Amino acid sequence: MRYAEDVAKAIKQRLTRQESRLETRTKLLESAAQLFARGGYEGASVDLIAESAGYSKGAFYSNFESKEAIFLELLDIHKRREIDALAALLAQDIPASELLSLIRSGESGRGSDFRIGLLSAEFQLQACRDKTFAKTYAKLHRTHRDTMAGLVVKLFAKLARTPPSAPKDLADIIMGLTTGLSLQETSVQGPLRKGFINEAILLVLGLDRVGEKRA
Amino acid sequence: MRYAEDVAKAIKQRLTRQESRLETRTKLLESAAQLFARGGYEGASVDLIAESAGYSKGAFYSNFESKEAIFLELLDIHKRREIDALAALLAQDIPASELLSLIRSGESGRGSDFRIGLLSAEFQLQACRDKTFAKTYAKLHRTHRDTMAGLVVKLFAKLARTPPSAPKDLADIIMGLTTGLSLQETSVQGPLRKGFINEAILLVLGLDRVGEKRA
Amino acid sequence: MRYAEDVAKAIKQRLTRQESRLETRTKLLESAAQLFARGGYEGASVDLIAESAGYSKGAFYSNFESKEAIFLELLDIHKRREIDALAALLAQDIPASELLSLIRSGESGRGSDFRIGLLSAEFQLQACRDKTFAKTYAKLHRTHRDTMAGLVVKLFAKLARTPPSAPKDLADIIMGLTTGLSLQETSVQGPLRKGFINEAILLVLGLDRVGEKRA
Amino acid sequence: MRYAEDVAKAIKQRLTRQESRLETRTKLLESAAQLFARGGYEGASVDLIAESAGYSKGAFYSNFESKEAIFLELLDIHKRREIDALAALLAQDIPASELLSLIRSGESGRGSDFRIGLLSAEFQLQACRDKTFAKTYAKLHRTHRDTMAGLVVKLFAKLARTPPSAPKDLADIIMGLTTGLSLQETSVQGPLRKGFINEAILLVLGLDRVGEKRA
DNA sequence: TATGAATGAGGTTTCATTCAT
DNA sequence: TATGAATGAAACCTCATTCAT
Repeated sequence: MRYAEDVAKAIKQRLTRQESRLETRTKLLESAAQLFARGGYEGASVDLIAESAGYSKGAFYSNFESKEAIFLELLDIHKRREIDALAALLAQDIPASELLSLIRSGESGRGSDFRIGLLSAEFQLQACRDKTFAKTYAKLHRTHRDTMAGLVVKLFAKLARTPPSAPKDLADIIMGLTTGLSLQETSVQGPLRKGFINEAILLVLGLDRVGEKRA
Repeated sequence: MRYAEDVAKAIKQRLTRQESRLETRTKLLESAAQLFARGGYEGASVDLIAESAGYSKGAFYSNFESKEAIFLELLDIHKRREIDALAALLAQDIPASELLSLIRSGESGRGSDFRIGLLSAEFQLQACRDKTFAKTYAKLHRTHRDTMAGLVVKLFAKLARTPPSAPKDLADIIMGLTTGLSLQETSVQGPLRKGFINEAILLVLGLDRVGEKRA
Repeated sequence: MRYAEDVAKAIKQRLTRQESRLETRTKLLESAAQLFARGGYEGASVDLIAESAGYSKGAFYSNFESKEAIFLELLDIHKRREIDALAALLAQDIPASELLSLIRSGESGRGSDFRIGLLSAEFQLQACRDKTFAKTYAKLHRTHRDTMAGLVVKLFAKLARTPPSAPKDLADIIMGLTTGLSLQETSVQGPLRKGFINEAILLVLGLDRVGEKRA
Repeated sequence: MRYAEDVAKAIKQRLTRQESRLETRTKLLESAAQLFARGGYEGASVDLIAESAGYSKGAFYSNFESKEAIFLELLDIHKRREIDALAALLAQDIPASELLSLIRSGESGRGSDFRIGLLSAEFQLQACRDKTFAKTYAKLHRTHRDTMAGLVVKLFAKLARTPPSAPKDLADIIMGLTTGLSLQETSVQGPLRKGFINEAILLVLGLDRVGEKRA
């Protein structure tokens, strides 16, 4: 019994520790995402990240090896999140019309409280400058692009149409468009309407009139 | 005679000075453009800009008020340059087919020895962060967008076709696409073919098959 | 019975605890000695010491009050060890010739797996800087020096010779020479032969030719 | 005349600049020497060095590439100074007796307002840990040692005596002794008399009684 | 106008130490 | 007793900017 108690306590303790550490990590990651998106890689200091997460600089370095590390981890998390969302969409058996409206109203690069489009641009900008970065980014980008291409193929199959260009190219274009327009959205801050990016994507795919015809 | 000589000399000197000042400014701007494109706003130090232009820090501050100032001036120059090019295109009476091939082979954001796409992204990223910046940028962007929209209208008129969306939106999309794909091109460094950006633009406009049909 | 058992268990446990504590202390001290010798006082972090001993930082602070404390304790241990060795030599009734050869082949500051010479220099350097340190060090040094002086007297008595200088001075010189040459040995890493330090000591004592004459 | 004036002014200006820069460098070097000697390599912060020289951190980095750089430069300067002093001694044609008294009263590692012995120990300690350091140090040490060995040879030739060991070994011993005893002198702070180090050197060389006999 | 020495705020990172578990 | 997450001071270094020359 005593032993059992000890074990239970130990497990509980370890869990609490793990949990608390995880919470710290999560908070730091969230702060970092926001600050990177707002001020860029150079614009967000470790000090600021830690402070805005409610911790000290030391806590940051106890959880991440370096500023670059948290940036890279953020990249990983957000790209993975996008990929997963797309994969989930692919996995379901959704009718074409619903797919279209999902896209039209979708979260393509917006929706979180920080602008993922900005982060993406920031990532790519860093990748232009840092070899390590570029490698990681390129790999992730390719995975993402391929998943996206798969979705494009599936979408056109359901619509019984032919894609206007190679699916991989279309995927690249969609991603570039998303980044580029997100950048515009935040910097020009004005005429860009909600849903504009999604409409632009449908335009590229030549699907901008598809929903309307039936309506 | 002496007086006349002195005056002549003074004038000459002043001209020479002005010229030399202009040369210094030009060289500094060029260096700055290259370095900002390569390393981002934070990546290019005033020292480096000055040195790589063949001057000292002092020369830099004799010609520009601050680092931000040269960045803003660069923004102005490059956006103006693009606008002028488009305006020139609009002014001429070019037949539709030629316009298309001009676009297809055009300089849309590439061709200079520094990547203007990167600079553009950098500009927009800064604009997200700095109010002064954002204002200047937004104004310039709007002018640029309108000129571009005019070109789109003219193009479709010549082709006797209807634009697939509002010309201003199309202009925004073209610009966003250019920035986004430029970013991809340099960071993913791989499958992006030369001319890909231009093809993407034609795709958005629904003009990707126009040239082919006749060929 | 139960009570007796419990007491026995408690005692055993206490012993075990004491033993385990001692083991922890010992391991930490050993790690610290190695790391201080390798990287200096500043070069060895508490984290590293603990980790390389197979414990955590917490264990370190459970056993030592501070980093300075373990350094001081190390100083104490090593100086005491040397002194004990010398005292043992003095206590025995060793013939002169044997004493000489013992010195010639001896462990004067080398032989342990970490360089005690380096540690010694490190100790003295710290002593120059820290008053607490300096006091402890000076006291220990004096004890050591006196013991060494005693050995010198005994040695010369056995050899029926007169020391070339005051025994305490000779002791100081021997100790300084040991430290200085150890430092050279590790930093210049070259021509310094094994046994060189011991030969140098005999040279100072004017005993360098003593063994040879008889051979 | 005008031209000549300008040139004169330019030269004067340049000299003033150079002079002022040199003065800064010198002051920084002096501060660094003192602080390194007092607190060791790690004990002297760049901030402290700069401040105690009356400058800002920035001034330090405008004059030295890094903390390591100034340390290495200090090493170079002081070793060179010692070597030069010895070389000067060698160059002159000084009678043996005078040489001896020069050594006895000499500046062997002391005399400057900072303890060169401590600096030397600090250098060697760093050299044990840093490869770059070790290389530079080893080279300098060898030069120094050889010069010292030359002096030893010359000295014994003048005295018509035979060195008690290989001159290079004697040189190593002299240098080690100097470092080791300097360390003792400052850390034990007490019984070490002025001139003790020099006497010890003469003892090693077997010349401790040479002056006395004649007296 | 141009130089470059100097400033000083601020950046990333390390680490001795504390303390809840 | 031992753990290790967190602290926060302090280190090295960078860089936009100023100013005497």
